Amino acid sequence: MLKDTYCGTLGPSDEGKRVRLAGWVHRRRDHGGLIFIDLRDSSGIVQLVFNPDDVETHAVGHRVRPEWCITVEGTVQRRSDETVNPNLTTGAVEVFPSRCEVLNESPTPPFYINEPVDVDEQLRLKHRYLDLRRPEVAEVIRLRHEVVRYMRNFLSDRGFIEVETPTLIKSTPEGARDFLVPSRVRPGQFFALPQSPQILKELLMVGGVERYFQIARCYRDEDTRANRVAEHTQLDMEMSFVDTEDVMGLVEELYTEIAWRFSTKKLAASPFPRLDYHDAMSRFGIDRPDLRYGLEFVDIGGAVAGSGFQVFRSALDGGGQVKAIRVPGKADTTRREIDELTEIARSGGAKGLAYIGFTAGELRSPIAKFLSEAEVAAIRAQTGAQEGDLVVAVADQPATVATALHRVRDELGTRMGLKDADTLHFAWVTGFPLLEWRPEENRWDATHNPFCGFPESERAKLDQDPGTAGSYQYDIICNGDELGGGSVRINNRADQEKVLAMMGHSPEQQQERFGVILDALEYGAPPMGGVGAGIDRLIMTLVGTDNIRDVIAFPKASSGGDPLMGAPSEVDPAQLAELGLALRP
RNA sequence: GGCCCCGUGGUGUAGCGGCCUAACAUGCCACCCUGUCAAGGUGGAGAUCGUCGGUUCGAAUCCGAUCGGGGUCGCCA
Repeated sequence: MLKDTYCGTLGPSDEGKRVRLAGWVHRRRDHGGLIFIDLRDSSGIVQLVFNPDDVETHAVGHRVRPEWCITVEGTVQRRSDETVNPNLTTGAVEVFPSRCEVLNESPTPPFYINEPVDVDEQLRLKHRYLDLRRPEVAEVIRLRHEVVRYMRNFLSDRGFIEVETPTLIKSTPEGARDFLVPSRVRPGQFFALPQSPQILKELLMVGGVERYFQIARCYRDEDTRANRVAEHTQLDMEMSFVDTEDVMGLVEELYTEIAWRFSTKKLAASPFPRLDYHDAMSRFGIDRPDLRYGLEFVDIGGAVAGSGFQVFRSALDGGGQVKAIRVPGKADTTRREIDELTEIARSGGAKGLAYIGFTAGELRSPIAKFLSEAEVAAIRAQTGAQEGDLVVAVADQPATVATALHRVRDELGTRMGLKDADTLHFAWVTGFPLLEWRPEENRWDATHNPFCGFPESERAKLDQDPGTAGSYQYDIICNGDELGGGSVRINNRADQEKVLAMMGHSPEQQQERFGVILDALEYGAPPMGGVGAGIDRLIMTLVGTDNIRDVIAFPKASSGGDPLMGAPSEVDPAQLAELGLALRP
């Protein structure tokens, strides 16, 4: 080893020690006589002091520049009281080199490594190997490792074994678009990259593994978002002989431990609150509400049922609803802000946003003139609005009300500063419907995945009114994000076929597409359940970033490509020929 | 695929029709400087304003196209 000590580990107890360090020049302060160099390695930073008395070593200290890779040998000394730097973990000591060797020079880097300045993301990604040197980036990557290591140990200690599953698998038409990999051996045929190891882990359960987990890469060929990329990593796990409570309890324990150990944020509640899906939709308009703040929906349909206000009346008459949010202390919201909120409501499909400001003695509202005093009083009573409060409302079909009012609530949460960055509000959402109707395709589809099981109590509903049948699905959410989900699975062929059939798969298609799992379920498949939990999202939540690229060492850009490696790229015609592929002109 | 935003020295920004032969900060280079830690001081180099085309007497500045990037809707079982 060219080094025997890591910079960041040095402290007063090392006083007098002779150490060999190696790392990168973080910053250099040349006083002509004394030269100070902050030396950085993977562990942190320590200050080197070059004294002019040692002419040869001092000359090297004079020559080096930021990001040069150097090694030094020197003595650790305690700093005098006035020169201690409390901002540095090693700030109580410094190293006086008696030897300094340049291992490799560096040009001026294309962006600051020694200052946390916002730089064009593409530039960072193109030089990710330099970006990773930035302490704030490196810290996240190390945290990610620590969290994953904890997951591995936690599960291993509880009898889980990590099993790898293939990444070249069979394409199935369900779900997201598959990434395809052409087969050379069988021209014209393709592998797909897994969207998740769902079927494979069930096969492991049939295979008697009983407790499986994997840090699994998952691929979806869909457009990206700030919190969504083409390849992501999930903690995939599955257990045999469990019910939903067993799985949720275990994940809850794991996530609580992780939150305590790896985040300074406070945990709003553990055990995590349970939220029924329909309840969540009714109160928040979304199945992954941000529970850090209230602003819940109130159904004011009853208060305005006989209203002369045509917008409310026609919505109610048409089977719709009128829902409101009471916004405390916001009666003085400016016209401009109301307009912006209205625009957000419209983006969610609403035709507009009704509002009433309860100011001293009078109502601030363009719709007040359409409402009777009794109706206004009823709205006020139902929403609990006090003097100084604002009430906003959307009237439409339930789905539209949910979407539009959710967006308004989300925006209000941001504007009012209610999204406490130092709180983690985990929760479980349960009670999802098993199936949802796809009008455009005229068929039922799985709400989550086609393997999700259901309680016996729901069986009759599947035949009579499939949309009302509940499931064994559970999602874990935090601060408005879905972090993962799972279920207790269907473990017999008959039920699996029934669900697939309802989704419109003919018996032949079922066998073609899902034959493996259907066959496997015949052979004494155990009751089983598990989760797929997004690791990228979890790390994002822990560090408080909304950019998924911040938590991935070598991420794809928002545009889907890899700016570092230059992928995707064209390939040699000979490679295409071998695969039996031709590009359409 | 639709919509919105961005593209000026190495980096981050300003300039938004003639005052721009492009400004500021930082970085870079040289010199001075023995206790700094975003060190300080003096001096210097460095961009024709993503690309192409148009409008105009005149464009970084207006218009169109295009490329690249970011966000979002669709999409994401």
